[in-house]
Amino acid sequence: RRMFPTFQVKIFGMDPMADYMLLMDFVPVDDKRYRQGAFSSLRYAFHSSSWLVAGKADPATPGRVHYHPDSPAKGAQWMKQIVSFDKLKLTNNLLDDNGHIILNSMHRYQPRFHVVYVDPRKDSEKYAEENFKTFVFEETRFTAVTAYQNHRITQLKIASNPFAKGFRDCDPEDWPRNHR
Amino acid sequence: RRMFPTFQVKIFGMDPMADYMLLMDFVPVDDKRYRQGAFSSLRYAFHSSSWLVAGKADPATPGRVHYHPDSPAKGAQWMKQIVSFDKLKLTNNLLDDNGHIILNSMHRYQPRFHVVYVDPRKDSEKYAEENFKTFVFEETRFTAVTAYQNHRITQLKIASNPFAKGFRDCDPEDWPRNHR
DNA sequence: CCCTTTTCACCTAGGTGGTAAGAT
DNA sequence: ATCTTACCACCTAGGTGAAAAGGG
Repeated sequence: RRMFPTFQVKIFGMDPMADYMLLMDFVPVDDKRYRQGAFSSLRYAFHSSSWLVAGKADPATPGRVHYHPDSPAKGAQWMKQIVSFDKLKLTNNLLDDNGHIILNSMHRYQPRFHVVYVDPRKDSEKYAEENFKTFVFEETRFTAVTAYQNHRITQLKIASNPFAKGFRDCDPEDWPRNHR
Repeated sequence: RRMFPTFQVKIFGMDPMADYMLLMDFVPVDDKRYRQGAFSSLRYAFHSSSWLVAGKADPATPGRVHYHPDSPAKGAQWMKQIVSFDKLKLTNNLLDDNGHIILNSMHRYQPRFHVVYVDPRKDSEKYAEENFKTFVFEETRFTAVTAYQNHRITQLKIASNPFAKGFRDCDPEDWPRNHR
């Protein structure tokens, strides 16, 4: 499924006329597996709000990479507006053949954002190192899950994602009629 | 609405590593406006199968151009498979601001297919003439309409376009059960 | 007990011809 | 009479969380 929230980035400083590839990957934050906190609430799902270490991480496959589907494009195009990776999909299926990013559930990950300058020179392979730049935003770290662990995240997404409109118990449009 | 049938083309002879833009436009075939043949059938719509000249053409706006949305792309990419212009949309609205191709209804048009080589040289404007090639297939000429004039075209499209499945009176999948 | 998988109703987004009403 | 417009039910295609079922 698609990652939520979507990774979005505003880009400055590119050469407007040059071509760039934009891509993302995910690296493990640590070598641990996590589980829910110990105090179950009365409700099914949504237990205590803490993560506990549950042991050593599962073995990881060599990480896949997600190219932004607009790649390659000119610097001017990338800088024109916020770049959104909303087509990026995550899966826990190690045998996935849809090219989705494979993650281990209940493990912590750090998204990484990479910019590749498309070097027009014939021997561009030689310059691969200098044509490549990686950006890491530590505030985007997360724990991968197969189901929401926090009711407020569920509600946030129901409120903000148009595809989940069916689960809103109060349509913003209906406020005058529908308030309680 | 989208053009039907879709203009599709198989490309050979490009430089696999070079960038190309693919585009289409439409030029009037003649300076005439047409109307339906004189013998009406019993059915509403679908009159005689001939086109009659109804007078001089309406004035035409400067023709718009439709870039294939994959442009620009490498020659290798374009030659890999049939290129389909299925996103191309036609309208008779002279004030259209969706970038659709504007045509006069009941007028005859010749689709044209253009290939533009993206010249990497700094003074590429100088070579615009030689980096540009136009292909015309006369068998693709057509009369623009606001409604189908021929029942067999309607049926052909209902049979071949997945979005019109609701109008099929016989689903191909149901043949063994559904035959008459 | 905790987590994962599958299925489903319910959305968004957009491409169909039919139909009735409008325009000339 | 002929052509155009606006709207509609009915599709395709795909993104949601809920809920039930499955697994260790």
